[in-house]
Amino acid sequence: MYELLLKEGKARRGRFSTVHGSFETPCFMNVATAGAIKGGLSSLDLKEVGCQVELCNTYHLHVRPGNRLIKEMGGLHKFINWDRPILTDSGGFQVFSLAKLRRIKEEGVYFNSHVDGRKIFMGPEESMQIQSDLGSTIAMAFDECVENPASYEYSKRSCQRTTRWLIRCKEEMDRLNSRPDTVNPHQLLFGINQGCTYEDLRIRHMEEIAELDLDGYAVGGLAVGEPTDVMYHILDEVVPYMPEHKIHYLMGVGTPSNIIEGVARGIDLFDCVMPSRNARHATIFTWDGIMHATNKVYENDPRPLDTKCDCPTCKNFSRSYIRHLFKADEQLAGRLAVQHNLYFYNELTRRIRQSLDEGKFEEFRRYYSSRLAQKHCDS
RNA sequence: GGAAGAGUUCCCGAGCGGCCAAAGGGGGCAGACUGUAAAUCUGUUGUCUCUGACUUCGGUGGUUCGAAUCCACCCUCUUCCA
Repeated sequence: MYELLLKEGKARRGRFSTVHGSFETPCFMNVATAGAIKGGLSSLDLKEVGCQVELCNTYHLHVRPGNRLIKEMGGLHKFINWDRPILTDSGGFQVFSLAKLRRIKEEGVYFNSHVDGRKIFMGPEESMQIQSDLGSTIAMAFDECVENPASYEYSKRSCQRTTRWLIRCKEEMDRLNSRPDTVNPHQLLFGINQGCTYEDLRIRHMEEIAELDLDGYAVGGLAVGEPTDVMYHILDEVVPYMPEHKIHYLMGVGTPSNIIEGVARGIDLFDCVMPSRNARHATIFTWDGIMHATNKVYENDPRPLDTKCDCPTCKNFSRSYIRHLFKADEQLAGRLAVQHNLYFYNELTRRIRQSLDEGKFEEFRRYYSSRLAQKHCDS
């Protein structure tokens, strides 16, 4: 359950308690799609990097190794050796990102597996069943993440279907949670707001799903190609309709400044592949902006990636060495970079919380929001 | 000593009379990445007074309106025969 501790403007400082322990918000979830952080971090590394919550993916774990297997192995927490909260995404985003391999119907979505091409059907009940087998702390509702741009008419029909799917998700989750052999009988369910970039659809949809009294509410379908100011505008419009005493999750976002701006608009929870993916591609987030670790200027630079960072990578290795590792295609390059970027994101949200606790969030936002988006500069 | 083959832009390697500043890799440089089909993808990579000009395909000379491509000689390398 979500406890709202304090507010500064629209920004919220809170705590979310679960059977797997609590986490402090605003919070960034570290993305481990297939049960591992890409780049080679284990759950042990994640603790070192300050991760509070992991995010795993229903569709991907269903395709491989299979939810049945994970249940047989004692559930996802045991399988990946992580005793803190896990949120599982429902597979709804894959409806969007695997668009060429699927067909959407009222009952659910027919996929072709991206691994071996075999036919897969996933609807609200299937998604809940899989997530129940995984036994994650928080299950996400099965939604359709509408692409951008999308027509008003399509977005409206899709939204209505997502609402019908949500009702089915809730009924199925209640049923699964009361079964005697369930992995986690206290599994929580978050609903997802859609509506593309249409304010009225967003608001109406939010009002509809708010009535269902779910464990948390997410805004989905943003940061899928629309300009950043459009995303901020939608948040300005829709967040006021999210239940005040439920956690507010902005799915798939984003850059460090997106996170600061999201918090400023009342978001509590984020997740994004950006820190891990970009790290593997040598883009490093630092307190002085964004740097490309492979750039020639770092060839003989003995300093750490981020001179203001205490992560294991920055405490032990130089830019020169890490650039070399990237150039030499050493796997360690990605691992060290991911370790840093995740530490940075977790530290970013920790400092946001601290600034809220001290009543200085606006000051923090003014200083960092644009600074973190700039190209790296040593100052 | 003789025979055959090869020398191409940073590297490997195509081209074998004009459409060639020269394919394709690699390397270099730069960029993108937002609920991860991504350790991926994109751009760029002779010089300049840059919608054009100049220099370049081992060297020198030649044939031709025109040569990296044809000819002669020379240099270097590889393989084979003595």
